[in-house]
Amino acid sequence: MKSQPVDKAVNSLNFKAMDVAQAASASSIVFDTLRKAIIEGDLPDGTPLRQEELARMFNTSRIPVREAISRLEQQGLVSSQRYKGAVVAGISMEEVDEIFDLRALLESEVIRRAVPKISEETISAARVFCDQFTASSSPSEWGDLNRKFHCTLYEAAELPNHMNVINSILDRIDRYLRAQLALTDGMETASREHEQILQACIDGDAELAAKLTNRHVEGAKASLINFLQRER
Amino acid sequence: MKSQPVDKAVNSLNFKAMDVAQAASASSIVFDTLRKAIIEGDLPDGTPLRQEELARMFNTSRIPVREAISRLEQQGLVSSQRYKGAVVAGISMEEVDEIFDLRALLESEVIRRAVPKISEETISAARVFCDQFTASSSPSEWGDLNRKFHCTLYEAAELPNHMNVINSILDRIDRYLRAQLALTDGMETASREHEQILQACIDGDAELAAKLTNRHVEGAKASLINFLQRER
DNA sequence: ATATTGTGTATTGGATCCAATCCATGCTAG
DNA sequence: CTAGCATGGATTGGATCCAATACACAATAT
Repeated sequence: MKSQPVDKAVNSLNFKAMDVAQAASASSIVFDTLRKAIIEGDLPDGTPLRQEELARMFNTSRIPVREAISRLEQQGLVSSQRYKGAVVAGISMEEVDEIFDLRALLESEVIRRAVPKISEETISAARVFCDQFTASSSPSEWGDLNRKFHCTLYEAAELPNHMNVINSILDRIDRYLRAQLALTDGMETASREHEQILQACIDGDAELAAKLTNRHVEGAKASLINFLQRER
Repeated sequence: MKSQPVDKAVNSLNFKAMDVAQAASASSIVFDTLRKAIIEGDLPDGTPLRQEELARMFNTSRIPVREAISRLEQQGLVSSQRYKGAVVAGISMEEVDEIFDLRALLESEVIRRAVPKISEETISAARVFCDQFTASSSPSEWGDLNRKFHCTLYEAAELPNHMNVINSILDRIDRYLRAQLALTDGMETASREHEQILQACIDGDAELAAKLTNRHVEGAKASLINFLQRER
């Protein structure tokens, strides 16, 4: 009877960190962390994800780890076989080819529908990411900034389901995109094309923005496939 | 030492059912069954999915049930809140609008790329589904046959990742598509349009097939939205 | 009477334990 | 020496148990 109010008082003190959002579940933390690690290439293709090992890392039991792996598999980021475990899913040349086409199709359509709705704030936000991208000399940032630039513009279309699909497929190829940007002229051409796309958005030319985005993606695909073929 | 060969012999006898594929895991069975039930509308929007109840139904513990629900949520078929449970996810009017646009975009592109690669076998398989669809008087079959007809043609494009996306979004709206087909002239117009699409495929006219598919989907959207608006 | 607070129950999230399966290693038979 | 098989450790899948949370309902105070 007496100790309870004290607990409440204590709880009400550290509200800054928690705000309204309750603490994330263990499985979500594992999911988010692994997803990020895979996207950024910290876990190369084929890396086995052992449940007990991960459970130790996150100080949990294997249950949340399994749920996280299950979700990652549903998203195509890992592939797992019954009783044999899960590995980070790689991607074949044919899949790169197909997925970049899918990107080109979706992203050009989304930017087309975004342009008429783009606000000043969106433009300036995209401008910031665009400049940061061009200026950054840290390859580890390129992937993030590139994605933020594009997605900032896309968000204006207010098509959350399109974005879910785009984000899902971006997750699967982000590692390769990063590699492509690191190529000799990857950054350079990307920067130039971003500038053109942004200008088309400012001019309100939806068709041009769509066409440029399409070329941007298809160009990245060609460059990446070229790179991958020489690699092997 | 003696009994082992007997076991092996017994195992080698019932290979017909198992073939190479090992028995599905419990969580996969729960996932597939719930997915089907949601798609077909057996579990209406908002139906709560209680873990213990489902566990009893499937004669398992709650663990596989939770994994299944987690995967369903990842796919957007259920929405769950921490400590509050999961419910079958409904869909708003705006989402119907957006998702049908997404379908139109993807399906018209896929059929465009499928047409040049469509074989005689594909045509005859699609023919069968098309006729069965037109002839069927059982509303419960319409959804399946409609989807099989379209997907049979799409498969010829050999774009598995495009198909994954298409199937994923079809899963989310299948219930509503079934409702739309059941409308006064839903079946009739769908049948007629299927016939036209199939003919365009036979003629090898990719652009026409794409345009017809686009109209087919957008028409279904208009009809469905009209229906939903009167409903409420 | 109403708002608030405490309490009990239902339900989910996670930990621990057990069963099923795979795989590598070593043994045996030919 | 090699092919095949048995066996044990490693790893995953599932069951059971415990903790944390939400919600309904009752009790109380103003």
